[in-house]
Amino acid sequence: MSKNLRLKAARAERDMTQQALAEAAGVSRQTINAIEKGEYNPTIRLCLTICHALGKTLDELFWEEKEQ
Amino acid sequence: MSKNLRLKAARAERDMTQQALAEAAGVSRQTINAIEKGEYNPTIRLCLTICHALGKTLDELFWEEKEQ
DNA sequence: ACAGAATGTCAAGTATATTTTACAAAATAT
DNA sequence: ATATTTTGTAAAATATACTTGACATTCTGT
Repeated sequence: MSKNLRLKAARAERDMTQQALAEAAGVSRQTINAIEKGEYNPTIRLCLTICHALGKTLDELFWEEKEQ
Repeated sequence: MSKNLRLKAARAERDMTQQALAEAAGVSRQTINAIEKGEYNPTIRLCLTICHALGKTLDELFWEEKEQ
């Protein structure tokens, strides 16, 4: 998995820290950090919560074309 | 969580059984069944694989408006 | 009515997402 | 320069996604 720079950018756009987004989403800061770093694979429900918190859609933040 | 009828419909549109989609996505049939029944909360990576297999986007199959 | 395929469901196990605590590095402001 | 905030990272524990196997039910065709 590669870094999620779209998430980082959307967060910046709203001037939210990882901490603030974590609180808005009800998860730990490390979870947000790990998602941005591409270190794992959140559940769709968490993705949806993050999208709602940032005013973005799944496709905007999490879509990836089939690789290869 | 509520049933994912969009997933069921997209699968029907492609004339794929749960078994066939499970194989295409590399998971068990029960996992596909549980997702359609709304019994759980797949990872984003699995959602992406399912989308690719069915030729749909995340927003088409998994988007939900904020409830409440 | 019957056979076979597809779907629904359950229980026990395994893999992995997420938490907590803690500290180090980097960025930002004073 | 130095204090403060923000971000990166790690290890151990916990919650939960997902598997396997098995059986019951519903659907589809003949």
